[in-house]
Amino acid sequence: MNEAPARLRRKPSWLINRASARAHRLIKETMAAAGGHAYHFAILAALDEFGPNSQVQIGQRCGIDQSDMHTMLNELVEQGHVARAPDPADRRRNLVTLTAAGRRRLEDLDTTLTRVQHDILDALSATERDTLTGLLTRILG
Amino acid sequence: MNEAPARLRRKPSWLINRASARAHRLIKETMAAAGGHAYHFAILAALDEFGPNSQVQIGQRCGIDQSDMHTMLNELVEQGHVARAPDPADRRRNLVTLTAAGRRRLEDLDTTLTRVQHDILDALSATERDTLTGLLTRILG
DNA sequence: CGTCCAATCTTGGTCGAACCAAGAGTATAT
DNA sequence: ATATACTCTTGGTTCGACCAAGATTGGACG
Repeated sequence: MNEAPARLRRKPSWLINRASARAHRLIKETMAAAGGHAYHFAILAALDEFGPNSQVQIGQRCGIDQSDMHTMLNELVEQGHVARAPDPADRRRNLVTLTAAGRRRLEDLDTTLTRVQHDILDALSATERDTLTGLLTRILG
Repeated sequence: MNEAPARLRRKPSWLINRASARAHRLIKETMAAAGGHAYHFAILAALDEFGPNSQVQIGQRCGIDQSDMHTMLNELVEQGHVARAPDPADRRRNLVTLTAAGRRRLEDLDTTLTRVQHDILDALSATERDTLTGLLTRILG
């Protein structure tokens, strides 16, 4: 691609969108090659950190819509990485729990995705990566 | 939304995607309210900075696909902000030129979008905004 | 108890951005 | 002259994000 107009290059929103598109594409390809989906990692991480939970609550943690959650859980159950069973304490809910295979899967995906971060942030030093992470965290706060 | 899992919060790609989603939503709403599209600004800016040009070349500048370019130009022509005429020097091409109204429109959109940047980066100081812009520019380089 | 409202899951959509492919017309090289 | 390359147009597909309605269950309150 040729150089973009200066007015555009100076807009943070444009830079963020471009960076997001590039990162998203890389992550998507990587996860597809691993037989998964970016959302899988988020869900497994939430279960690992917060314990068994209902579908909506996992969704709220990760910013995933209920209906998309449903699809993703179908896949994760299919792969044996999570178990989904009616919550005996509240039978409206499904209690989603991490299986042993799911915990291993989480670690695998974590190392894979951490590696991808390095590719994305290739041009930055370790300190700069921390700075970027900090700034992004703050604008999301 | 509840707090996201730490493993997720630490991934720059996740932060970038979230920030992009938020920014993109804001921009989209703002441009829709102004009767436009985010791409309109990019196209007008490219014409202003690089002069009349063919559709593919504008697209390469701004990272817009040919077919999307076609749609966007239909809208901009309709609004009277650009003119599209066959290039006499190469009749495969359409020469797209900025009209006087288009130049005014560009300035309007620029001030509007600059204001939106402030909303997006509300939590950051001016120096930090420059830092963020610089880091993002480098990872895109 | 019965009634009404709220929460959850499931299902089946919509919408927009990004991308891809084929065809028609035009230019260029050999 | 012919083959190749370029441009625009048209008509798609894919995917993430989002929305809505129905069925089931829980809880509140008369």
